[in-house]
Amino acid sequence: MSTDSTMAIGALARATGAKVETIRWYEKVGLLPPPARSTGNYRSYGAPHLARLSFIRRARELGFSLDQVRALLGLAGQPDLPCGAVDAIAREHLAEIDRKIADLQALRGELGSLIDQCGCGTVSDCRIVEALAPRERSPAIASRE
Amino acid sequence: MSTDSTMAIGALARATGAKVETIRWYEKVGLLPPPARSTGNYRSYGAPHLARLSFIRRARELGFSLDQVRALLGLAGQPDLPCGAVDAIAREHLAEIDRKIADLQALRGELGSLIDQCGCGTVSDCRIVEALAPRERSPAIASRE
DNA sequence: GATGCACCCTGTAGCCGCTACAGGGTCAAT
DNA sequence: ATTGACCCTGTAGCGGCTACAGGGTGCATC
Repeated sequence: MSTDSTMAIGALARATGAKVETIRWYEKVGLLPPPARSTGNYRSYGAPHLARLSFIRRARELGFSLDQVRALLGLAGQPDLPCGAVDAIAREHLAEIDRKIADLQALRGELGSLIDQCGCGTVSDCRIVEALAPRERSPAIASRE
Repeated sequence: MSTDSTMAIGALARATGAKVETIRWYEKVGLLPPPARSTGNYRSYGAPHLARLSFIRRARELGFSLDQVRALLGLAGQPDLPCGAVDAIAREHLAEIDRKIADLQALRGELGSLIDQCGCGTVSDCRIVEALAPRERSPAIASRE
C-alpha cells in the first residue's frame, strides 16, 4: 500500500507545528524515543511518533512542564491504571495557574494605580518613579555619600 | 558622626532583601555601578547604592524586565525630562500583564473543563489523556507502524 | 556530471534572571 | 592560633527552547 507513513523530521515538524530543533531537543531530553534512521542517517518517523509529539505539543500548550508531560506520557501508556494520578497532575497544574493569575492581578492592580496617579509632568514629580525610588538622589540621603 | 553609612555586600543584601549573588550579578550586567573596595578587596556600599538597589528590587517586584529597569533608572536620573517616557514603559508593561492574564485565563478554562469531565475511572477512558492524545496507541493508527 | 537548492546531520552557544557551587582570601573574636 | 562568619572570583546550571556554524544528502535541472 502507499500508506507507508514514515517521514523525515521536517515533515513531522510541519505535521505537528513543532520546530525541527525542538523535536531534536525532545529526543535529547528523552521525551521522544530516537527514531530509526534512513541510509543517509536521516531520522525516520512513523505514526506513533506523530501521536506522541502531538500529545506533547498539546500538553505544552496547556502549560504543563516537561516533567509533567513526561509523567502524563508515562501514565497514558498504562491504560488500565485508575486515572487519579492524571487528575492529580492536572489539578496541581490548575492550582498553579490560579496562583499565577492571582499574582498577576495583584501586580496589575498596583501598577495600574501607579499609572493612574501619574500627572505626566516631569520625571521628578512622576508618581511611578517616586514609588520606585524612595528619595533616591534627594539631598537628604544621596549627598551623604 | 557615627553615620558613616557604608556597608559590605551582606549588609546591603539584608537591607534590601536581595541575595548576595544577585547583587554581584546586577553589578556584572551594569545595573549597579561597581562600588569602592575596602583594603581587603571587599565591596563597600553607601546610601546611593542602597537606594538604587531598592529601586531595582521594587521594579522587579512589579514585574519589569531588567531592560525596562535599566530604562527606568536612566530616566529617573534626569528629573527635568517629561515623564511620558516613564509612563510609556509602565503602560507597555501593564499591557503585557493583561495579555498574560488573558492567556492564563483561557488556559484555565480549557484545563478546568477537561478536569471536570474526568469521571476518574481508568486512564484509558480519562478525558484528560484522551484530549491530549488523540488515538495514540489505538489500533486504528498506532499499529500501522 | 555538474550545479543548485532544500533538506538533513552534529555540536555549541545564547536567551532571562538568577542560583549554586568550588576553591580560595579576610576579619574579628576567643 | 584557631575558629567561624563573612567576602572574593569564576564557572556551571535551571527551563525550554532557539540560533547558529560547518558540514553531508537527495533530487531536479541543465
